[in-house]
Amino acid sequence: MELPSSYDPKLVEEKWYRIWENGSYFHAREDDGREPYCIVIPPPNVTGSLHMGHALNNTLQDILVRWQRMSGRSALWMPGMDHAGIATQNVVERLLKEEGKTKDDLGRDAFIKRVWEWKEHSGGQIQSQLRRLGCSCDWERERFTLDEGLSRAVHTVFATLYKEGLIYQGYRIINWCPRCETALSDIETEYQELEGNLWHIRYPVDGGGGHIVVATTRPETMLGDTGVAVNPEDDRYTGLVGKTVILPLMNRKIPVFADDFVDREFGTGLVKVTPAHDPNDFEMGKRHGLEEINILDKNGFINENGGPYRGMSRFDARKKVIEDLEKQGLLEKIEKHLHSVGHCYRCHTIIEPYLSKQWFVKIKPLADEGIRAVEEGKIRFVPKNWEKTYFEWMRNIRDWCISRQLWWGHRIPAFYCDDCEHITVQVDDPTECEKCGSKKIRQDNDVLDTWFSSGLWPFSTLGWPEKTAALKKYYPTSVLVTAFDIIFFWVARMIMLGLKFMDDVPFRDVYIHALIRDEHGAKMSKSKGNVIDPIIMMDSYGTDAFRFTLAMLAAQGRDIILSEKRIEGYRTFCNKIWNATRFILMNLGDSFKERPLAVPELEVFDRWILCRFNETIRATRTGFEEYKFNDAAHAIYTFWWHEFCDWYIELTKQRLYAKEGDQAQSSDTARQVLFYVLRHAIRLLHPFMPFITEEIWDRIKAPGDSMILVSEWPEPREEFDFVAESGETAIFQEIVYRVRNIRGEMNVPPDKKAAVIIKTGSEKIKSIVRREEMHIKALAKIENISIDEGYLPANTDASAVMTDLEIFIPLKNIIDFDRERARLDKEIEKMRIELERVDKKLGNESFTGKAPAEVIERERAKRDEYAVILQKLTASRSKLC
RNA sequence: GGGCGCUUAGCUCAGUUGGCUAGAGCACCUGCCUUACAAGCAGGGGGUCACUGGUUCAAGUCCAGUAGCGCCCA
Repeated sequence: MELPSSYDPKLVEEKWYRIWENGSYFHAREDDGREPYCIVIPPPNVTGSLHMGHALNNTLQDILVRWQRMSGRSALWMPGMDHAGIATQNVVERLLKEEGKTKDDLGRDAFIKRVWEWKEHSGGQIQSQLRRLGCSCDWERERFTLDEGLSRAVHTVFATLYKEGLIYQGYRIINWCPRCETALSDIETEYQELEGNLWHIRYPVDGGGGHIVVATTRPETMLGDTGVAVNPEDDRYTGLVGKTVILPLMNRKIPVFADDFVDREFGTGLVKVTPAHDPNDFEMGKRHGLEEINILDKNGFINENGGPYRGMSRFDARKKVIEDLEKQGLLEKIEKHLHSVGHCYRCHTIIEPYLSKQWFVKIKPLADEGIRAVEEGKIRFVPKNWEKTYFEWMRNIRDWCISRQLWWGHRIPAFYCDDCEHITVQVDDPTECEKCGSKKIRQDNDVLDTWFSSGLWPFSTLGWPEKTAALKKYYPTSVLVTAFDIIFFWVARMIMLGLKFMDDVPFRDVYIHALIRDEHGAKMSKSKGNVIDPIIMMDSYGTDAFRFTLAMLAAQGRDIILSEKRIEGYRTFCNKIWNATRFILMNLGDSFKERPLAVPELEVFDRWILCRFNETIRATRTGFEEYKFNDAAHAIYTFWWHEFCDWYIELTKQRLYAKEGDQAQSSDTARQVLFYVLRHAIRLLHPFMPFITEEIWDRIKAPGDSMILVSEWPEPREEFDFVAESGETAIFQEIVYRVRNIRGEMNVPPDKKAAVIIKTGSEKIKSIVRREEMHIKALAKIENISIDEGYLPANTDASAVMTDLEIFIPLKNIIDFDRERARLDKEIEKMRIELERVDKKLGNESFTGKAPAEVIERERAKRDEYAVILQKLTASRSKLC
């Protein structure tokens, strides 16, 4: 039954995961009659591999799910992946490029086939990495956003929203990525402050009369200018409105007009207007009936509308335009200018505002419901302050551009009729135009935004639009666990679509956890090279240590700064648990048989540890309930290490090793309590550390027991709330600590067995000391202990003062007077300061007049206590002079 | 420009509704290879809670302002 002297995660992790998964232990059954608990995983990209963010996110979910499963709920953790339109298409296109091909060489169908092949062979690495992390996902239910069922959900939602007028086509400025060749939604554009220039360009006034000067950050777009605008209030230019100017390089006559939108402070107060390449200009163009001239192709090169610049990239065109203007003497000046520029969130290419026809979701009506659900408390954000962010965005939300010019994804189920131009939108692909019956119909070439399908995730994965038993049982799900960066992308959209199609919220709680940064506080990114690879951490320190570290650091409302040191520290905690188990198993003896604990047989320290264990269960449970994982982890850590190992196990040694026959009962009880605490505390820990706990459980479980992951999570037992014994134990611990303190400070070597005299008038303390003499001796490493109420200390005694109690240690030959003086002086000073503070408080009439009686009483008691201690300390000190 | 957040020990962080001598881990110092564990045990040092002012009997905690840092949105 003996364990190796240190814990080796490599020997156990893979084994247990395989047994769990093969035994269907993670599978939730909708017909089990238990109360449901459900979490849907934030689906990782099929292209993704496990990074720290995933590791944290999934560790926390697994902790919740394992805890709920052990607490008797029908716990379903729904796993799956996201097809990640842009990212995946990029990956496969890159592979094709290595073969010297493009997607157009293959054609749409062959390309999509190729992507599926890639997915089968190289995609979804993260799924095995989640297994490595110990995630207890119900893999039998795993879903992918492009699955048949989920696709049907997507079609159903699209068709419904279209018929209700909530999906429409529009011709407007959208964010275009020239590299990915697709439209993006507003939130897929990331803004970065870039240092650029403000170019001041002269536009000659038509019919002579000099020129005006416009300022722009994007001179190349002037090729598409169709007007110049000025603020109507701007009296610098009152005479100018209504005139025309000649657009340089293009020699086009364009009007000067007035519009409120123009900021008089910006540049010269005159702005060039390019309706096809700027959202604000587009709006102004609409108001003033300007022509929209698109000068770019889909790759960001100047098209036929750009005259001599045709074929240049937008960046080359800028250089050439500036060069030409300069040659013509039309460049007035260049100023440095800081401005924010949109970048593609997938490939970081600079976004081009681009005029095109796209599909949109009219979002306001959906958003209103989404706002109400949170306002009414049907959904709770934890921590609560994220609600503000959510409201802020939802209240300023703009229509959602959902079409993407990609091939990989859900193709938009809209069919155009060549004969009557009607658009047929149905759940099932139509064979003819629903209006004129023509067979000449063509499906829209675009696909939907990936987030459109992941927005349905909480119900599409449970079988919707079918009315499945799983959907009935597990929707609404219990909690969504995610980081704040996808509140807009994903959380808000799930809420809106869930409310719309399920008439109920998709989840009750949204727990927003931290972002992980490196040890210098910088965001981890591959380009910075500061990533810590979770797999390497698990290899080096074990999965359990890694998970426990993440839980310990997951305090609410703050980013996590992770350093490897920290993980190393919790590896020692694993080892501590391992060795505590080892100790217990070594000392149970062959004939050990577990039996229920009978209260009368329990000794004071047995009662204390059981009481502490009750408190630990409560603290852990509260931590889980409030998503304060660090509190829960900390409670368990302190209990295991500093209470169970440091004190209780040490205390049992005297009982276990005792030779005398009359200790038999005591020693037997100690064995029972050790085993009881081990059996229960290991289960308390299981949600954090699934592997080591299963391994230990396997060595201690009873014949009829199942695996630990389906065992019962401990409940506090009120009959173990031994408050009085806990108080006595505190006094005992204080005595041991005081003696150790003297030994440590005075440098008394351990082989110098000292004697201790306890001077006290308290019968309670006397009885504790008498009863626990053996334990005090052992833990404080002393030879003899005596109680002497009238003891007159010698001037060679070291001393310590507690409430109602003084401790003396005669150190005739070993005392170092200087040390002892210094030690006492330090104590005296500390006590003097405290006494002064309390005195001052009690002397303040407004305090005694206004503070609650209870607080005042506490202060008075403190005062009396401090005064006595100070007086005794001073007496001891004066003896040493 | 609008919004949110942070600043507590050398480092990384806890600190509920204001009320024990402000805590933990790591690091550091001292002494110990004590038959579970040196990945260990015992002891110790270390903080003007960013700054200024206010509310209060009482402020790390509440309010206002200042400085620094970070994030989101336009």
